[in-house]
Amino acid sequence: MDVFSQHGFRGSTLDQIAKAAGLSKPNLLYYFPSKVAIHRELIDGLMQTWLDPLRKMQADGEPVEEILAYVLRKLEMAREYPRESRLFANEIVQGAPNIMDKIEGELKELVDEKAEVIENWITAGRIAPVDPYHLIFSIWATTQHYADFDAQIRGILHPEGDSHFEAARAHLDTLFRRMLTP
Amino acid sequence: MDVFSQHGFRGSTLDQIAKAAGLSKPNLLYYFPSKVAIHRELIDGLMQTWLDPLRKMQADGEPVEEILAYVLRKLEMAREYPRESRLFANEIVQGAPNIMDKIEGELKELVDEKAEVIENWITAGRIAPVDPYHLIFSIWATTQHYADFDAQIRGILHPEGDSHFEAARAHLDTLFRRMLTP
DNA sequence: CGCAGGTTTGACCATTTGGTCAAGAGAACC
DNA sequence: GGTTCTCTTGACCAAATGGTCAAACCTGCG
Repeated sequence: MDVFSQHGFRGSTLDQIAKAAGLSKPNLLYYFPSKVAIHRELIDGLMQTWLDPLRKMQADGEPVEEILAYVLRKLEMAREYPRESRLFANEIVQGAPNIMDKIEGELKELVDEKAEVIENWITAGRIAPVDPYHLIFSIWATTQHYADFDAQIRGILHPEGDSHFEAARAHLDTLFRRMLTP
Repeated sequence: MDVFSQHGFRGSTLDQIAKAAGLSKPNLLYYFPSKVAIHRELIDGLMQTWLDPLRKMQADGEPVEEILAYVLRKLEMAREYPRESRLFANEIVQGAPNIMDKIEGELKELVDEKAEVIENWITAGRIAPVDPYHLIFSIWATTQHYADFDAQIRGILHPEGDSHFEAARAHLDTLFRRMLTP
């Protein structure tokens, strides 16, 4: 995870991975059949963790709070699992060659479902009208940005550790609360 | 640009680049001394174009409209120059090894300057209070997302060509207008 | 034409890299 | 102790890759 998330698939070598795992290269290939297999395993494990917060957005909750809770959970994930976020980002930026099936399947299904939930909230006048898909994209973009573009953010803010995440939390809370409150 | 933006630095080969440029490999290396030199040249040229829209955000304009114009210009760039955006994204996700100096120099300077402009607008009560840095991060995140995560967005929306950009424009306009209107 | 400049390329090289293999440790069970 | 099964590794291989070089190919000019 360390190696792939930092260098991308092509940029990572088996030697690097083996060293990071404390194994010799042949030993690594004793547990995994190939480099792509290691990568696939990481991505597969990731997909579930990644979609979980969105799954937890319940139609029967208080709409604004449900969505806000999703935003904050996603931000928390960007802080806790930046490597996972970057692994994912690397993959998508390069055209998602290995996970397009998951995107068009599992992910699209879930997003379609939640978009309908949001649509219903709008119809019921419980949140302000928004394009549910683009709302979700905005949530992904703003939260994952803190993991994926970490290098840039640190280069500008020079924060101590993760201290800037509190300001990020407050900012995103305000941003989406204002957007959604009817 | 095609090759580097799609595969990242390590993932691109001189053969690929030469072929895309319609040159033989030795001929390519007749014009550029090395692979890194090609990459550096692309990134250098990019940096200016990239910062330009932010530079154009003028302190003496109407605050909300100035910021909104910046958002839309940035979104327009994501549509017009997705390769450039992805080249940049690839670089930052991997820790910005080649451009950290520019980020901590040129970029930070400009952002600090504009953050102060925004701060002054807030003090004058002309826009709602926000953390100017995180506002800028949100703008970068939401707009570049349409270029960097293009594969994901297309996998979910299946738009015809760039047809989804109009909805994106409307969505981001609403999002930031609500955020900023006092 | 001859020749001097820049331009283009096939062949080549050293290194890196994904992956194999046979042989050697350990552990477990008889 | 011996045997078997799992685990580990040094040595090796073929392909890919960044880069070199000498020779060939223009193109303009006297």
